[in-house]
Formats: sequence, structure tokens, C-alpha cells
Amino acid sequence: MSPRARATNSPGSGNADRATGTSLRADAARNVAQIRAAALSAFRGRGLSTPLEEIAAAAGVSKATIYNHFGGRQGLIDAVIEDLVATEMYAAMDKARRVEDPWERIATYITDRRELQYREPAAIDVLLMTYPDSEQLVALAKAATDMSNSLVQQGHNAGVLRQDFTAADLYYTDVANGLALREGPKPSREDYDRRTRFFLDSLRPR
Amino acid sequence: MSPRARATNSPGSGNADRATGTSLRADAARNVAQIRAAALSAFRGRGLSTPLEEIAAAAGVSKATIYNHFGGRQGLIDAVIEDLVATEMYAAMDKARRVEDPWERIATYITDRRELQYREPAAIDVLLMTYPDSEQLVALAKAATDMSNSLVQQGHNAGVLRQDFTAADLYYTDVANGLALREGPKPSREDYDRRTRFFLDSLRPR
DNA sequence: GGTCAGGTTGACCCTATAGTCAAGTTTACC
DNA sequence: GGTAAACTTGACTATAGGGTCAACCTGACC
Repeated sequence: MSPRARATNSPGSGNADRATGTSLRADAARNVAQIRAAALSAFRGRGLSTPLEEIAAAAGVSKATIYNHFGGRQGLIDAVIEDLVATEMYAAMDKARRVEDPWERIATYITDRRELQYREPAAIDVLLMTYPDSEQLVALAKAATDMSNSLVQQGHNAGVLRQDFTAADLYYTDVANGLALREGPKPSREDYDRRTRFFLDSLRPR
Repeated sequence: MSPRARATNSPGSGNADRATGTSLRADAARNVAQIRAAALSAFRGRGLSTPLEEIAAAAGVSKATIYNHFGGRQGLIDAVIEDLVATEMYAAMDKARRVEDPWERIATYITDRRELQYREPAAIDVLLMTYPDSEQLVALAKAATDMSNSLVQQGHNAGVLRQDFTAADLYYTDVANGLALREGPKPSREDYDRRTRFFLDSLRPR
């Protein structure tokens, strides 16, 4: 029986076959790398539900090889989510946390989040938790939720955010924006940034 | 050969088998009515991409009977879109046109549009023109576009709408909102209405 | 250079959905 | 109540995607 990827990776590893402790044969290691690269590119272009056969073809292997190494879509996602969005999401959170002014902190975080979604349509799958069995996705979603709650709380306390605005409102807007980017025609940078400004403007206290 | 629905209905008829000029046998007329009712209900609940077999089952007929009378999904949509959303969309436009104050006109139209989308998830398919071969959908989408352009123009002229806000911005927001309603968890009335207010607030001149 | 565990894959099966049609059933009308 | 046109349908084909596995390859090591 071939080695199977299980869901026991510690957060941050994200590498196929790692948890087995066994090392891969040269050809297998090459295939894993090619699959990862193909998945990354496919997920970026078409979202996390890209047919695995397409990814396999792009990697020059058969579909079954993906199942061998990653166990299926979930495992593949776990293996590349770090490179796909997690790194940037955590970076956006860290960056925001380093901003002193409460309003600027919120504005920075929201702007960066929207910026990431513009570049990376797959980010919407993180928000929607389309694949709730992926541990890393769940962890990431939780971190993002905590961040939002905390930012909104701070904004209210500092009086820089309208009092009737909630973290749930922010989540809803993010989901809506992500879906619009994925389903509709992609807006120009200029249009997109202007809409970000509209949104930020709407958050100030009345 | 059984009569087939073609795409020659004049706007507003929306009835299967009408354009043939022939009248239906009693059993066929009953089936058409049942299919329409089932489609209406299914489209409301699950959107315009509900499997036809499901609609057929709900109507107590076979899938082939839907093809006989409506020619396929497109024809079915044409046959029920009027009852589904077109009536309300046109009503919202008319209502807005009767409002004197330019800002109130915009606010009324946006509020009603969002209200309709809340009640009717299928409305998003009209905006996105998921089924671009449906004549009535295309006509409806065009009417809505014209309405938006005109409202925004009037708002700018009257100085009640921020100058950098465009009809495309309104369209984008509508699409985003419709998708969020369809894909994500349905927000409470209270939350939804509050978000409508946020959006309207963001449109005022700075 | 032979062996075999590790690795790969073509060829499956399964599900869901769209769409078609020959054969059978039902209605309307004489 | 017979018949022909209208109507219905079960059974079919086709497409797309997930998932599995027996049989076959190949790299690593002696």
C-alpha cells in the first residue's frame, strides 16, 4: 500500500507525506513538487474546487498519484494553503497589530484583506470554509474571526468606528466582495480601490 | 411531434406553448400549470439552476414533459421569470420613478432592490445573467442597467450623490450582496437592513 | 545486474445532471 | 366506441467529476 497523507500535520508544515516519517523516493519527490506547483497555480486561477484531473494533467502525473500523496482535495489544500493565502493572511494581521492608531489599524487590515482577495480569488474559500475538514483552513478562519472581533471592539472603544457596526457586518462584506470577485467580471484596480474607500468611509461614526 | 416552446414569446406573455397558437389538451394544460408552479417554487428555494428532474418530480410528471412544453431550462425560466422577479423589479423601478426627491429616489430604489434580493435569491441570476439566452432576462437586465445609470446621473446633477460613485459601483455592490445572500448564511432582517443603511450612508457626498 | 518495496497508472466504478426518442397512453371528436 | 392526433414516459445516451485498485514500472540497495 502506498503512503497516504493523513490529517496529522502540525500547523505550518503543510507538506505531503511528512507525517509518515518515511522519506520519498526521488521520482516521487519530484512528482510531489510538481503536483504542489500545479495545485498552487490552479487554485489561484480557478479556486479551490479545480478538478483534480486538471491539476494532475498540469503536473504531468495521473489523478491517482495525487490521491497517493495527498489523499484527495482536502490534503492537497492543506499542503498548499500556506503558500496560497495563509502566509499573507497572517502577515496582514501582524501588520495591522503593529499599527498604533485604532482607526488606521482597522483601515489597514480591511484594505490588506481586500487587496489579498483581489489578487487571490481562492481567499474566498477560506472565508466561506468551503472545505471545513481542512484543519489549517479552520485555524485560519478562526484567527481571522478573532482579529475582526478584536479590531471592532477596539474601534468602538476608541470611538473611531460607528457603534452599530459589528464584526459580523465586516464578515458579510468580505464574503460578498470575495464572491463578487470570483463570480462577476473583475473590476479594474481603480474601481476596486474606490469601492474600498467607499466602504471605509461608511464605517466612521455618524 | 409534440409542440415545442420556442423563444418567440412577446415580452410579458411568459407562457408555454402560447406562440404555437394551438390550444392544449386538457391533460397537457394541467401538466403545464403544475410544472410552472413547481418551477416557481423550486427556483425560489434553490435558484435558477435547480435540476429539472426535481422540478418534474414535484410537478408529478417526467422530465421529458418539461422538455416537451418548455424546451428546456431556458424556456422554463422565460415562462416563470415574470412571476419570479420581473414583476417586482419593474414595480421597484416604477415606484422609484414616482419619487420626487433625487436622493429619496435613489434610496428607495436601492432599498427595494435589496429587499427583493433578500426575499428572492433567484434575483441574483438576473443580475449575473446566468442564462443569457433568455430574452426576458436580458430585457430585464437592460432595464435595470438603464435605471441605475439614470438614477446615478440624476443624483450627481442634484448633488445628493457623491461624485465618484458610478452605476458600475452600484451594480458591483448588488452582485456582491446577491451572491452573499445565496452562498453564505442568511442574515437576520435586522442585520440586513442595518447593512443597507451603511451602504446608503456611504453614498452621500463627502 | 537482480530484487523488491515504493511508486504509478489505465481502466475502472459511482454519482449527478442534461438531453433525446421510440413506444405506449390518453383525450377529443366523429 | 373507434380512431387519430396529442401527449407522456421509461429507458436511453452523453458529459463531468470524485474516488479506487490490480497490475505494472522503477529506483535504491545489495
